This record gives sequence, structure tokens and C-alpha cells, in this order.
Amino acid sequence: MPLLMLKDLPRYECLLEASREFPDLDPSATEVFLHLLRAGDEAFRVVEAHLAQHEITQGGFSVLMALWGQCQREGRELPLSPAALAERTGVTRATMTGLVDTLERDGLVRRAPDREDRRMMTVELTPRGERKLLKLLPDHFRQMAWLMAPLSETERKTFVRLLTKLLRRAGENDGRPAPETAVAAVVAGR
Amino acid sequence: MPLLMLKDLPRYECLLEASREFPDLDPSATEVFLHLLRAGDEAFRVVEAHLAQHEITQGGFSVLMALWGQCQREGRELPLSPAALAERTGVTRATMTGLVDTLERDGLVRRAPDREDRRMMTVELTPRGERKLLKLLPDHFRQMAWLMAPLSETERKTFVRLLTKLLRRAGENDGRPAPETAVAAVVAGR
DNA sequence: CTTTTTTCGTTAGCCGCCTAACTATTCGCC
DNA sequence: GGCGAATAGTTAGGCGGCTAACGAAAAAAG
Repeated sequence: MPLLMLKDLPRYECLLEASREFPDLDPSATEVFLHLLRAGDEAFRVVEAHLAQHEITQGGFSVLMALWGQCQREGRELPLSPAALAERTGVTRATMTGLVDTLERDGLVRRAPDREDRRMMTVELTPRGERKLLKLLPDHFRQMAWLMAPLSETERKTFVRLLTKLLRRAGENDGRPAPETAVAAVVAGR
Repeated sequence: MPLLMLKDLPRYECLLEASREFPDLDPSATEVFLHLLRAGDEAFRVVEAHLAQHEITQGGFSVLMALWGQCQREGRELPLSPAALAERTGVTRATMTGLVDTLERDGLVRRAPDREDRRMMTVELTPRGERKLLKLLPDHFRQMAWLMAPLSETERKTFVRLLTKLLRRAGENDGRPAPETAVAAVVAGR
């Protein structure tokens, strides 16, 4: 999620001024939005760069976490199907094929055909994958803790509350026929 | 910035429990981090999907905004170099080449050699590009306003304050020799 | 005035993400 | 039992991000 607008966030006065030209521009909403995207991107890059030191990508890490979280909960080594992994990590099945390809090439994960349903595959952590995960997790946790260190416990609670509100709102968007505007209709009728 | 962890955010109790196994895991820090990335991603996807209805990508939009913001401020039509665009939008020059390629192919932007410095190019909005931007901006502004509607003005101020704290913290990361750990040295010595 | 260093834009190649289409298999309904 | 509908995984092709390397041009150093 790189930018969506400019690297240097606009000052509030500029937004206020622009809102005179564009009545639809809500200055405070825009300010929050831009800060949110920028902060999310920065936080993402910090962790991505850190994971890169362990020679693993963000996507690969997500898959390992999904597999490992699974085996933690279920006692031991319940492999998951690519479709289940895609669902849990929020990518398409096609994307998951590529991610598992890479992880399998690196020997962190193993594919095997499902015994009961011959359409399906199972994906599970290899011992090497588990070792790698256990080795990088403490660093990853420290990284998150370092990043959040400037926030007090109270601020963190508030932060999570606000983020949850937004998350819920964004979730309403699924299947929504676009905001009150004729554009969607025009595009659809193309 | 897709996932970095699981789509369904872990409950706080699970984080607490995990922190017993991993002393480095700060439950509240992790919770904020995961919510931030998820919320940023969701907000990004909402707007990206909306821009797609106008047949423009997030990257292309950023470039148009940079060019337009420039001509707004400078009176009229100061073109920018690819390097300046890259700097302002936070991508590499190589990426900017691709973005400008696409925009030029679509006729929204025009390249021309710089008269004074023969290494450089200039990129400027075409009339079509400006029309497109002016047409989609109101929708874009409405989208942001809709997304932030659940937050009161007070909450927005708080939100921006917290996000700014994080932004500053993430900025400290540039050039930092990784958090107190031996991993970086190991990798570097490889 | 030459030589070295820096800067510019581009290219090549990798990865992750998407959609659309395809094959194979299973499910559900007659 | 058989046949259409749904599902699993993959493939193909596109875009956007990155790094590394390049040639051309300008700037700095000598």
C-alpha cells in the first residue's frame, strides 16, 4: 500500500483551503485518511525490511504464521489447504499458489495431495520452516514493540478502539453500490 | 500492504497467552500494530476499488495528484521531472518510469525532454489528464468522508495525533542498525 | 582542461497481487 | 446412476513495487 497521495502529507490549512474549491472535501476526514495510509505503509515497510533480513517476504511470513497458528491451536501439525490459507491471509487462491511455490522452493513448506478429496492439496510446515519461524518471531515481536513504544497503554486502547471503528466501516463497503454518485452506473453501462 | 498476519485479527486473550511463551511479545503493541495494518489495508482497498471504477490505479492517481498539486501551487503548469515525482510519491525512479509509461499510454500525461539539462525529462498533465482528475476528485473526497463518518471531530484529532506519533517513530527507523539483536550481524557476515 | 563522481532515466529481472480462464474432481439433484 | 453446478488448484497475462546495472550527461575535483 504505497502512497495513495503524496509522501509529504498536506498541512491542515491546505486542506481547509482546498475544501473551499471542492465542497466534497472533508478536511478532517481527509487528514485522518492520509495519515492512516501513510502510517500503515510506514509500519508495514519497517517490518517488511526487518523480515527481509531473515530472507523472507511478508507474504511468506503470513503463510507460515497461518500454518503455525493452526498447529499451535490444534495440538500438532494440522496442515491446511491452499484455499484455506488464502482465506485466512486474505489473498486469492491464485496468489496463494505463487506464495506456496516460493516457500516450497525454499524448503519451508511441503505440499501433499489430500487423501480424501483428490481436488485438494495439503500444505504443512517443514521442520526447517518451523525453525525459521521460531528464530525470527522474537525479533518480529521486538520490532512491533519498538514501533509502539511511544504510545502509552491508554493511548493504545484508544487507538485500537478507533481503528476498530474504521475497520467496521470499511467492512460495510463490501457489496455497497458505491457512494451516492452516478459514476458506477455509467461504468456499469459501458 | 496486504496482510502481514492473519485476516482475522487475534483476540487479546490469545496475545496474552502467547506472550507467556514469547517474552518479547508485547500484547498491546502487537494488537495496535495488527489493527493498524489491517485498517490501513482496508481503507486502501476501499479507495483503490473506487479509483478502479474511473479506470485509474492508485499509483497513477498519485502521480496525477503530484503534478496537479504542483500546478495549483505554482500558478500554472510547472512540469516535474520523473525523479521529483518519484521523490514526492515515495517510489523509486525505476517504478516511476513504469507509472509514467502507463499514464502516457493512456494520454493523461506527456513527456518532453528538458531544455536545459539533457539528462532530464519533464512530465506534465495533458488537458485530458486534468479533466479526468477533476472528474474523479469529488468522488474520491466523498469516499474518504464516508469512510471517516463514524469518527467525531474529537476522535479525528486524537487519531491524527496518535498516527503522527507512530509516523515519527517509524521515521527514526531509517538507517537504524536493526533492533538490539545479533541477526543483522549474522546476515551481514554471510 | 581532463578525470572522476554524481545524477538522470531506463532496462532487466524478481516477487506479490490481481482477474479470467482452464482442468479435474466432487456434490447435488433428478 | 448420470449430469449440471460448484469447488480446488493452477496457469496466463497484467500491473506495480523493488534492486541492480547501464549509458548519457552534468558537476566536482585535480
